[in-house]
Amino acid sequence: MQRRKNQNAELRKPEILEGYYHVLIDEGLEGASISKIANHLDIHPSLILHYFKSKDNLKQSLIGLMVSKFKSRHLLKFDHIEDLDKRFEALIDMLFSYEWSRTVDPGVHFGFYYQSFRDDNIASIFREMFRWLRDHICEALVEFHANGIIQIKDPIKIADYIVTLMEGLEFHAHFLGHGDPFETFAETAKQSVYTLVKYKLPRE
Amino acid sequence: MQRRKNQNAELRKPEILEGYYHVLIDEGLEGASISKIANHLDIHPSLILHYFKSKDNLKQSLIGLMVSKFKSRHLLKFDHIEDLDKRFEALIDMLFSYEWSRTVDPGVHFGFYYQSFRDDNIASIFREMFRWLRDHICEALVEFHANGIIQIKDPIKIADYIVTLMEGLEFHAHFLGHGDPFETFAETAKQSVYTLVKYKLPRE
DNA sequence: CAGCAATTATTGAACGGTCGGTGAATAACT
DNA sequence: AGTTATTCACCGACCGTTCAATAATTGCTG
Repeated sequence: MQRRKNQNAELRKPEILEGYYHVLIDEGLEGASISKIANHLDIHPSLILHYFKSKDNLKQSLIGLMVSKFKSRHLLKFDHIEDLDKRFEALIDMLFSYEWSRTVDPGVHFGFYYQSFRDDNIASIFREMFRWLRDHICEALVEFHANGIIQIKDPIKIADYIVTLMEGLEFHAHFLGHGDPFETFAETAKQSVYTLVKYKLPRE
Repeated sequence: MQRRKNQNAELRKPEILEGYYHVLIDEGLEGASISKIANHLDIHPSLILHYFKSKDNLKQSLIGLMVSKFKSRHLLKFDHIEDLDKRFEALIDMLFSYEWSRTVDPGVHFGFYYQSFRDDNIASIFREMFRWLRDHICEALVEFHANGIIQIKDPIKIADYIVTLMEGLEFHAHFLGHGDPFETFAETAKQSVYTLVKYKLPRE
């Protein structure tokens, strides 16, 4: 039995959170107990409570981490694309892409959404996150509109619509996917957005 | 202390399921234990296990009940409306209505959706349910199309889209609602459907 | 740089509580 | 009398949590 090296909080805390995340994928919110997390990480259960004072705190910390990762994503930055048409398409493509939808395991994010129904703190964190995304899209839409790429009346409504459809994509993949790849339905979703903002896809 | 009357399985089982449902709303999937359900119904915990052999069976039973209620809803029958335009609008109005969205408590249905990520049985039940709805809508679309009310190419895709948007509505209400009534965003969703099927709303 | 104290990381043992579940006892109905 | 409804008394397992013991690391001091 090899003696375990000591690590400091800076290293341990993220390690535990990642362990929690993985146990969450396998066992779900109900099954992800402290001892299971400890077992998965091959450490003592008490160590988890040493760093995170309580189970609830652990949960909140993971949510915080996920949200901050979500926000710090560079995936929505397309300033490097000169052609505005192409830039707009790149944005839409990303929002309805498989890659984007899998920045977080869908089971885990679904679980936390569910938590938000009975935990006001979690609810407000997610509300804030989605509004952040909505506003980000909204700003982009206004700019594209100003440059004549698209035509919209109410940018907030459109941004709301896009975020909603983006989330719906996850739902569709899980419950209505016919074995078709993710992209099949994503195409339909994108078309509907293009129609809504009166964007003519320049077929090449 | 008044002595409790005996009831038979036919009465008790639904009673327990309803109790489970209510505890589920208050406590969530993790908190809805057998003893809490028993307490809520003012009966002995063992009685629940007498009727439903296990906790898992209880859960599956409630899901089965919810799905069957969902399917037996008369809410989607609009044959009595003669005018086909009005009938089409009535269908769309219903699908994006508050009433329809609240046939089941959103927290509860969200919880079961979450379960479906780790329980293949539950997953297939919900997949089947949503495909049933999708097909129902699909058939309606084909008929409206045949009668020249709408114009569509791929009815299944459109039906998929409508179901997805309908579910997205729930998401939107929970995470992006600005205090506006449910109907505000529902209107946007409906408009997008109308556009997609080339339906001109006859403004009166 | 040595040595020792303070701090931190990690383990260990034990807690009260609740969980789902069992099997037998009792009460009520048929 | 036999079946069914209901309660009762337990069970082992696991839950999150606490607090003390021990091992490693850090930091101060002379």
